[in-house]
Amino acid sequence: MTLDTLPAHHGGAEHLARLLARALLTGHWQPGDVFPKELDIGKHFAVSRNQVRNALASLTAAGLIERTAGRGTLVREMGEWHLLDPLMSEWMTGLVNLDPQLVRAIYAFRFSAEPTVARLAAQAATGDDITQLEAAFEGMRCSAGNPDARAQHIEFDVAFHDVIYQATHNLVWRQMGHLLRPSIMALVYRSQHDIKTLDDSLTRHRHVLDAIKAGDVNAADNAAREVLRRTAIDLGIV
Amino acid sequence: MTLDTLPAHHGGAEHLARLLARALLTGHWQPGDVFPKELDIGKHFAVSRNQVRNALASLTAAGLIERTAGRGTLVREMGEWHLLDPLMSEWMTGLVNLDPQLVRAIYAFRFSAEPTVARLAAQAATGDDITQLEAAFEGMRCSAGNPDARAQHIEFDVAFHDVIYQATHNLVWRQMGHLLRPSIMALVYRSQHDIKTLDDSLTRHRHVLDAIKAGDVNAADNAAREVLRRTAIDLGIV
DNA sequence: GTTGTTAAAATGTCTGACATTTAATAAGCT
DNA sequence: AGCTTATTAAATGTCAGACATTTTAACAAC
Repeated sequence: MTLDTLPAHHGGAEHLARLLARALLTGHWQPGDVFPKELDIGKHFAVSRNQVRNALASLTAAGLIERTAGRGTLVREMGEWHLLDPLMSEWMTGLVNLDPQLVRAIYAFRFSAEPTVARLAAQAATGDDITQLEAAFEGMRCSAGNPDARAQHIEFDVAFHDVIYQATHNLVWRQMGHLLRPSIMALVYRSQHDIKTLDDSLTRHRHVLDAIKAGDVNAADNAAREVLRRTAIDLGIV
Repeated sequence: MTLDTLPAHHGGAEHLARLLARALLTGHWQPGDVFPKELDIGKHFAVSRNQVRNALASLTAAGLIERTAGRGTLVREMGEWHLLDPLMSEWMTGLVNLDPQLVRAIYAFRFSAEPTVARLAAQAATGDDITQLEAAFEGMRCSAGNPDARAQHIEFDVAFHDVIYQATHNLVWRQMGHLLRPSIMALVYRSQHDIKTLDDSLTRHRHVLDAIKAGDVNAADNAAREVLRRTAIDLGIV
């Protein structure tokens, strides 16, 4: 694959990294392929070699590519990607063409992990956590069904789940909240939104909120499962 | 804190990054402190500014520091660290002075997550996974109690748990196997190893192996809990 | 045909100069 | 005095060019 199909580029090395990363994430290159060389990239986007090297350094850190002196740059396979790197989440957000295998993997992870996360949150949530959770829920409720507020609704949805991860007050679990945004956006892009399913989804979210508020770990576990079951239906993963 | 207390440095930017990272991980600087400036670091370790910048770029990517033009380099707090970055795991392995709060956080994560991981492994493990798991267990058994084979024993222990993460065949869970090495090494350094506890630990590991082999998800869940309970005792977290 | 040498091509490194951003300082006005 | 505005200093960011190193491939010699 060549560079010609990629969109134009205005701005620094970060922007270039994002551009190239998103191309990799959507499968513009196959694992094992040789990636374009520094000078070609620099020529194509009219940027200095420095910028290219900085961008490629980010991609390397994220496990997307592998560089060796003399040989060149190779594209790594999906299993090597550092999915939990915050940069990856940033690059993935808003990608409609995200590999379905990846979307399913992230969902499978959430499905297995979030009941436990909800349990921990029910044990450890502070008053402040509850307040944030309620605010996020209220935001979801108000923006539900309004086509003009879809972006807002997504953000409140992400915030709701992220607060739960944060409420575990565990340094490791907290890192994983990053996966939520790309995952939830992928969901929204792939599912239809009639009033009935939205209302059902809201109800299930409220059950999670109530359980965490009550400190009922078993109820939180179950309620989180119900939310994800709803999600699975919407995604067509059954 | 100054650079003077740090060990000497031979080799490339990666080595320098590791050196500085380990200093940060063991609390040589407090969050919010200003980190030494590029030129000072370069002068102190007799390396080019390039090497310093590359090293600091790694630390930035890992969330350990934060750099802004004009202001300088600031040390970030533990909550901002990217604990799931593979580089972090590499930097943490073998650190005896690792912050106890961090060790406890990682352990608490494992305690909440690994039963679920074991469940998934019991569902998804292939014949090859089982073979690897048995090999790791056999390695643990043979090297148990032999003071000359302590390093080996650690590696087999890490491998045992890592295989379980791998056996979930989930791209996200697989990433988290990286946390095991630093976590297990921290455990070994902090606990005493009489024959009795070692034997008990081995037995509990075998129960996990058997449950996964049998595809019994509930047994795997319980057995994983038992292994971690043993670990908790050894760590003094009760 | 195998082996050793050479040449090309890619990434990695060094250096010095310059740009940009930020914070502190000093000047100048009301 | 107090506030605003230039100036300066110091740090990181960027650039350009030369050079080093590593790998692959071509080619020659035996």
